[in-house]
Amino acid sequence: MFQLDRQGNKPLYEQIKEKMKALIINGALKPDERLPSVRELAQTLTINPNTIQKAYKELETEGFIYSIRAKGNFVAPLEQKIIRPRRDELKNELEKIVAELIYLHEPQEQLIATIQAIYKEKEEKKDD
Amino acid sequence: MFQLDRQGNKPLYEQIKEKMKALIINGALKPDERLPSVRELAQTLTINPNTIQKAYKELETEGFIYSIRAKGNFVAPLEQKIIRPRRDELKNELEKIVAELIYLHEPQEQLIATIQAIYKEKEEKKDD
Amino acid sequence: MFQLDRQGNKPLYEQIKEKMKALIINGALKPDERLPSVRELAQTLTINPNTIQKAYKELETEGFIYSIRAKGNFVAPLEQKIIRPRRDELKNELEKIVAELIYLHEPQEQLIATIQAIYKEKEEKKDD
Amino acid sequence: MFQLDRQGNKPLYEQIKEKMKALIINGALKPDERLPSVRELAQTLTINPNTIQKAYKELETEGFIYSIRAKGNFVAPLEQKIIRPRRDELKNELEKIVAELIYLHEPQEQLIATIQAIYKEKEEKKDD
DNA sequence: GTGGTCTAGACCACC
DNA sequence: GTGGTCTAGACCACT
Repeated sequence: MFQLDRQGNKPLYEQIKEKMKALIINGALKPDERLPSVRELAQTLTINPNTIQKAYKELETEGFIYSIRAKGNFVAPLEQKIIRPRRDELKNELEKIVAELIYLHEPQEQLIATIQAIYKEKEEKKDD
Repeated sequence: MFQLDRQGNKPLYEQIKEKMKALIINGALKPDERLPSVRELAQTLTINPNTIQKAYKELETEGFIYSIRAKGNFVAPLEQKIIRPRRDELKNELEKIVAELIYLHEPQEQLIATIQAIYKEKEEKKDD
Repeated sequence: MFQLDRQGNKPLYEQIKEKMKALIINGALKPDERLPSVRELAQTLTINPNTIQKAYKELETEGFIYSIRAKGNFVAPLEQKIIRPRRDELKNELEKIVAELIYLHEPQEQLIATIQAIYKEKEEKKDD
Repeated sequence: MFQLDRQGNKPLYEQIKEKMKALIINGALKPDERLPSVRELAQTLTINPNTIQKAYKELETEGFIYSIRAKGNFVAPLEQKIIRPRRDELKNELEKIVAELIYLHEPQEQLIATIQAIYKEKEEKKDD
C-alpha cells in the first residue's frame, strides 16, 4: 500500500496517519470505503499492530475516518463540523508559507499560477 | 516581545525560531538590525539562555540571521544562494496544504482571493 | 575509538565531528551502520553527553548521518542533493591550499603524485 | 587594500592575517617589500591599531614577515626552516580534503585537471 | 536504553 | 556585555 521511512525522527504512527490521510484526500479511498484492517496492515508493513491502532485512533478523532466495532474502519464523509476548523488551521499554515515566499520575492502571478496548476491536476484525477 | 506555549508539545527553541522568523519575514526586523541578546531574551521570557542560543544558532544555519562575537545577532540580508532551494521547499509544503484544502471543497477563486489579500497586506506594510 | 585534544583551542564537539567524519569517509563505518550511542561515547571519552549530542546533530544537518529516535545514529548513504554543493566547497578550500603550496615551490609533478597516491590507497581499502 | 568581513565570527586580526598572507602568496607583495605601517593600515581600515599589531606579530612568528624597529614590517624571503613544516601541514589538510572528494566520487582525472589549472593560472600571474 | 529537550551554572575569547 | 562552549543532572517519548 505504501512505504514507511524507518530512518527519520517521525514516529511511525504519524507517518501512517499522514499517508492514510493523503490517500483519502487524493480520492484513492472514497467515503465509506473500508480501510485495511489493523492486523492486515500491521502484517504487510511488518509493524506492531498497536502502532496502527494508534494511527487509526487519531485519524478518527480528527474526523477523517470512523470505526464500527467488529466491522472495521471506514473513510468518513465530509462533515461540516470538521471542515471549518481544519480549513482555518490550513489557511493559517498557508499564510505563513505565503508570507515567507513573499519575503523571498516570489512574484504574485507565479504563485497563483502554481496554485491553479494544482487545482487543475486534482480536477483531472477526479475523473478517474 | 512574544509569548510561548509552555505545555504544548513543540520544543521551546522551535517556538522561538518561528516567532523570530515571523518578525523577520514580516519586516518588523529589518536587515542588519540587531536581535535581542541571548541573555536579555532569556530573561524577558524567563527561559534558559541555552535554549535561546540553540534557536539563534539554527536560525543562523538556515540563513536568516548572522552572529558577531561580542556584538550580537543580526538579521541577515537575503542571499541568492539560499533563496532557490528554500523556495522549492516552501512550494512543496504549499502543495500539500492546497491539496487538502481542495479535498475540503475550498473553491479555487476563494483561495486565490486569500492569497491576493496576503500580498496586498504585505505590500502596504512595505511602505512603513 | 579515538583521542581528543583537551587543551587545544578547537571545541571538543568539532573534534568529535571531524573524527567521526573521517571514519565515515575512510569507509571504516559503512552506510546504515550504527554509531556508538550518545551516552556510550560520552562515557568512553569521559565527556558530557550534550557535547556528543551537539556533534552528532551537526553531522546530521551536514548530511553525514541520520538519527532514529530510540534506535541510534546511523551513517547516511550518499545523497545526490548533498554532493554537488559540498564538492564545490571542498574545491574552494583545495584551491587555497594548492596556491600556498605553489608559493612554497611545491613542484606540480610531486603534488599530483601525492594525490594519485591517495587515490590508490583508497582504492585498495575499497576491496576490504 | 582589502575589505574586512565585519559580520562573521572570525576575529578581525585573523582576517587581516589571512588577507596579508594571500597578498604575499600571490606575489602582490614581493620579498623584502615593506608592508603598510600599523598606524596607516589601522586608519584606512578604521580599526584599532592593536588589532593590526596582533596580526603582524603572528605573521612574523609564522615566518611570513620580519620587522625592523622604527623601520617597519617586511615580506620575508622564503626560508627552508619555515617551508618544511608548513608544507607538511598543508599536505595534511589536503589529504583530508581529497579523501572527502573521493568519498563524493570525484574522478581522479578531473581532480588532477583542476590542480593543473591552478598551477597554470599562477604561472601566468608570475609574468606580471 | 535511545535520542531530544531543557535547566542551572560556569568559564572563555573578543571588543 | 556578548556569543560560544561545556558540564551535570533531569525528564520525556518512543521501541
